[in-house]
Amino acid sequence: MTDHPSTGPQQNQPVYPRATTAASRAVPASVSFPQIEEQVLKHWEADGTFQASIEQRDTSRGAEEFVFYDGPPFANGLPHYGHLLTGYVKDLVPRYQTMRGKRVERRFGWDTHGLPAELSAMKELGMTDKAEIESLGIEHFNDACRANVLKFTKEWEAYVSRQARWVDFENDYKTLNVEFMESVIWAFKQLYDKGLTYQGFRVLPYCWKDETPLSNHELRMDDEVYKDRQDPSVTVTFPVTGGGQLGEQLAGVNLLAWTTTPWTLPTNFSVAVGPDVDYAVVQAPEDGPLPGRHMLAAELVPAYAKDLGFTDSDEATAAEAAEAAVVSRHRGRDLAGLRYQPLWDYYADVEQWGTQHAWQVVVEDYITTTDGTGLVHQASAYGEEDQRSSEENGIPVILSVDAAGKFLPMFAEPTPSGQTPLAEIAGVQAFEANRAIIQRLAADGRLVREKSYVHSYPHCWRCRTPLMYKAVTSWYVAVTEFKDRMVELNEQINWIPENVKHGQFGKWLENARDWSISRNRYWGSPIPVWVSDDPNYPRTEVYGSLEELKEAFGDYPRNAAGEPDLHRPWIDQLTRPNPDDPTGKSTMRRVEDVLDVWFDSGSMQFAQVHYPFENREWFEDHHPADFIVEYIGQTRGWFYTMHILATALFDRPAFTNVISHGIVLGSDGQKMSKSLQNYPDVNEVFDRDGSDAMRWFLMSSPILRGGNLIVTEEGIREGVRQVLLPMWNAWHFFALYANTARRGAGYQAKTVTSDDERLTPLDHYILAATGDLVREVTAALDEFSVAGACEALRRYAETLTNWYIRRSRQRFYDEDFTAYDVLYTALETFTRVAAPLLPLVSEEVWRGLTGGRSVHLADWPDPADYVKDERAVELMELTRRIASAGSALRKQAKRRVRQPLARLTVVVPQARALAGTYEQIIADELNIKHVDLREADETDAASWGIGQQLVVNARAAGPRLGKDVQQAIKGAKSGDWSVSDGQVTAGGLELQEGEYTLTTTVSEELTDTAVTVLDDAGTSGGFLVLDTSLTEELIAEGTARDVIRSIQAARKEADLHVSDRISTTVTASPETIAAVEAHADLVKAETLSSELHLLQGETSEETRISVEAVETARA
RNA sequence: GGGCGUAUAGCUCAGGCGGUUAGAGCGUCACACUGAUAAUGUGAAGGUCCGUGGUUCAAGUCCACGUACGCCCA
Repeated sequence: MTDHPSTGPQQNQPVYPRATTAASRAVPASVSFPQIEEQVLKHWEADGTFQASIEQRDTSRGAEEFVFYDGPPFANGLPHYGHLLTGYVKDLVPRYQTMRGKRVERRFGWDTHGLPAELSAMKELGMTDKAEIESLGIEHFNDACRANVLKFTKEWEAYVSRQARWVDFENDYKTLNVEFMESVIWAFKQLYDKGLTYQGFRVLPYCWKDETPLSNHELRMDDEVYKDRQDPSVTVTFPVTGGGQLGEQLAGVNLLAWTTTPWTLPTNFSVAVGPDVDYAVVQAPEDGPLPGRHMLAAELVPAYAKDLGFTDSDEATAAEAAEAAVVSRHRGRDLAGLRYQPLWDYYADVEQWGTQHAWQVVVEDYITTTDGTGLVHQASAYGEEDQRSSEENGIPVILSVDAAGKFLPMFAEPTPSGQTPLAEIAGVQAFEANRAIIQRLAADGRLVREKSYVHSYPHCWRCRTPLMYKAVTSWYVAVTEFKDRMVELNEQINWIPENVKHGQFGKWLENARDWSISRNRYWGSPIPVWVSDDPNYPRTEVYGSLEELKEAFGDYPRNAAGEPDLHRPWIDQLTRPNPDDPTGKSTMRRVEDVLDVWFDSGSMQFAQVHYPFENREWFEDHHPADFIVEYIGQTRGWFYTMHILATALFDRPAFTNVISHGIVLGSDGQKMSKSLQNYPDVNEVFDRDGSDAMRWFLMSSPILRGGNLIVTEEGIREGVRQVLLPMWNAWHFFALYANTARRGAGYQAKTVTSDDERLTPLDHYILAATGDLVREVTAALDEFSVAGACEALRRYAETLTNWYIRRSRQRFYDEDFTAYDVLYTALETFTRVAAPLLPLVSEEVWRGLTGGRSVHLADWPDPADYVKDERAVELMELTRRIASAGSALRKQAKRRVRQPLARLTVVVPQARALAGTYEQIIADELNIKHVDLREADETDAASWGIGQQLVVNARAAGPRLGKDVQQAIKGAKSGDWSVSDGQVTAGGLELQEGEYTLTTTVSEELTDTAVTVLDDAGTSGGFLVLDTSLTEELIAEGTARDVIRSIQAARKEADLHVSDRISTTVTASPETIAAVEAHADLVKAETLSSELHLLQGETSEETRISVEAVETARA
């Protein structure tokens, strides 16, 4: 070893790094990963590495393609951990496939339409409802939406680039582009032509704030959709007027009906009972609040006793009194057809409202007696069950509120009987009207009970308003028509984790319902349906392309700039006379709705390339995708809508491999929240630990297997410690010695193969381990087991640094170039295999090693190039096991490692095979003068204080011995057992073969000897015996080594270079000086001391060291 | 309100058909090792296996009831 590599202009350039993005050509010992990352990113940009990685895989020259679809994010905010997590996977898999020789094109996509954009724009414009949008004008509003949704694209690009995600932003797709939208309306028309869309008037979850229905899957978007809410629950009376088989008998009885939505009572048109529920009629006290007869579920009578006027008395409780007052009982199914008196007469005009069958008792299976009274109020327009039940019984669906959820003006008008009982609710939002309605009920004597009721209730996933269920006109995709096929096609999809296939996703498909796809909003792809504005001349037209529109309307829809544009309001301006109207007065107008945004994102599979108007061939070759990834919630979102459209349009799946990962949680295990500050800032992590550290942390976690992940700074640091630093340190170590070899001329290493004759067992071991690494990572990534790949890399990094390099240091001092070549080979392979998981740091190290253009342009290592050498691995693992047990022995015997010991006896099954190198490693590692290897089966264990212990196998002996087995166990534990003539007896009981095991154990303490048992696989019956006795020679050598250590510390303290020669002065006690004198050559050699001055001090004096450079490489 | 699931070390979680000394990683502490390493090695402390009752020779494991929390659905 000679000169320091990085000094002076007169020096030759060092051999390593052969290429670097750093300003100076050096491999620093302490490294800033974020800094390296920034340099590599800049280099990639200037070099065009990403493009090259795609283009070098030329399909015309036989490269296969790996098709990746990018799920479009909605970018009206900055990316968070969830986006980064998905982004890392979206990068990692394509990088791996590229190295495997595939061509992987990656286009970025932007989801741009829909309510989130509108809400954001409304907030900016200071608006709260749709009327304000209408008065501003749709054109201006949509301009605001467009600007809003593109506001963060630059920031997104910055984040995505910083996370080292290679994706094409130039050639991206946006759902607002006219090409994309044209493909979307094409899809709608396809569905329409196949009879898979229809218009319906059905009850849907409805956001009265956003004035739009939500689709079923939007209720499942996240955990905050269902939140607890307090609502009033009321019980009201409906006096029976007749009807059904029991009408005469029950006339005058009050049906007690229960509801949690008092605001739907004005549209009460039926009361439902359960067919098998028992109902009781109770005669209430005449002096109570509700004299008369009342009907409710028999088992709920006690619960209502007090409301009905029963009181506790000396004889009986109120509940008992109420039970006693039951006058008759009836099965629910017998109550069908009973008619009752409505609460109010707003809908009494049968001609006008079609209510001839209203106000009757219907029988429904869904009725239970767990809440309320067992009789449930039904409003046909405000519940799915209510609507179905009502339609089956000929009861109309009538709305009492407008699009904003406010009661219609008709409530202020007089009813047919000339009353205005609910005048004050007209124009009031439904939930707000509850109070007034309840007061009216109380005033009219119809209110039995009011209670507040806390239940979990759905809220709008965007604006967090509590939803209402309400009948609305909506377009549907008839998913139920082809859901069986969707279930079949799901079988062709490989899900990670696999349980999602038949679990979360499979179950969802089996219960799929028709998809409500229209939204009564502004910013979205249009529903391309035109209808006649005169119901007397009905006609419906559907258009699936710009050309069809031009043909029908004379021109494309054009925006203010004159460009074809399918957005509102331009598309709404296309009208034409209704051809089916001979009067020529009616006009074809577009239905105002826009499409659910999920229709857009589900369409990306074809719309991103403007299929079928362009790229027909491309599409056929690139559908389905080989791989997509998003979070698990998308089983109800993007995964689902992609699957619907692929099934309906192409009869095949949209993707064949999919990772559905878990959710990233804050450091306290809660959902990440800006206000709680429960997660490390993304940019801080990038700046302090780097993108590769974050990637490693996320990718090595169980989150890709569906579990959730808690983000902590410690977790991120751990990855740095386990993999990034070992990789860098190994590289630095290699470069340091390769550069200083041959007195500074340096040595350029080359790849070795395992048949090289120069290789030592240690070399064979690391090369075999390298081959295993390649095989393991390849297998793991082939099945998308990213965490498995990380685990293999982590273990390998440990082996490489803490075993191979540590045990090979002397060979590097000695310039044994075989070791250089082996380390080069190991590192070069390691960095290639790590490249998808640590793309930035691997790049810097790999280029430094090879001088190549980019590790990401390199081919994935071929496992066949790495010979499998199980023997080399097995023997070295055994050696490591012995070294580890030996360390524990030293600890137990209180003999520090620097203190040499005379002898270690190693008794193991394959002791002979360890002779030579392995033996030497054990001696070095444990600082032992002589290692004595002995075969386990040829050694008398007892003479080393090794005995046997009996363990009763309770599982085998228990069934035979029954209760007695406890006695045998006790005997075995207390030593009350024996073996004679092969018969084992424990606790006085004879045990049979298989009912016990004999294990080796240390049974006897010997002086000057420490013994431990080795009993793993491969070492069974083995043990170690350490001679702990100390001679004066050994103590002296130990002392000398302590002094060496002190001198080394002093060298470091003095900031000397590794190769500096020094003059050393040691002042110490006479014993210490004597010990150093005896080992002067060793001390001088180890510490590069040209001169060694020994000064004898007082007996008790502490050792003092001073060092001074006498020959140095540095100026 | 219904259905499902979970409860084990300070934290995150493993613990096939019940088998007698309940494990891992991280964290904590001690010691050792270190001229590539920001590391590393060895060990220690830390447990009412949610509670109560039951089945059994034997229960963290099976059963019943209860408690707490989570998810899905009305």
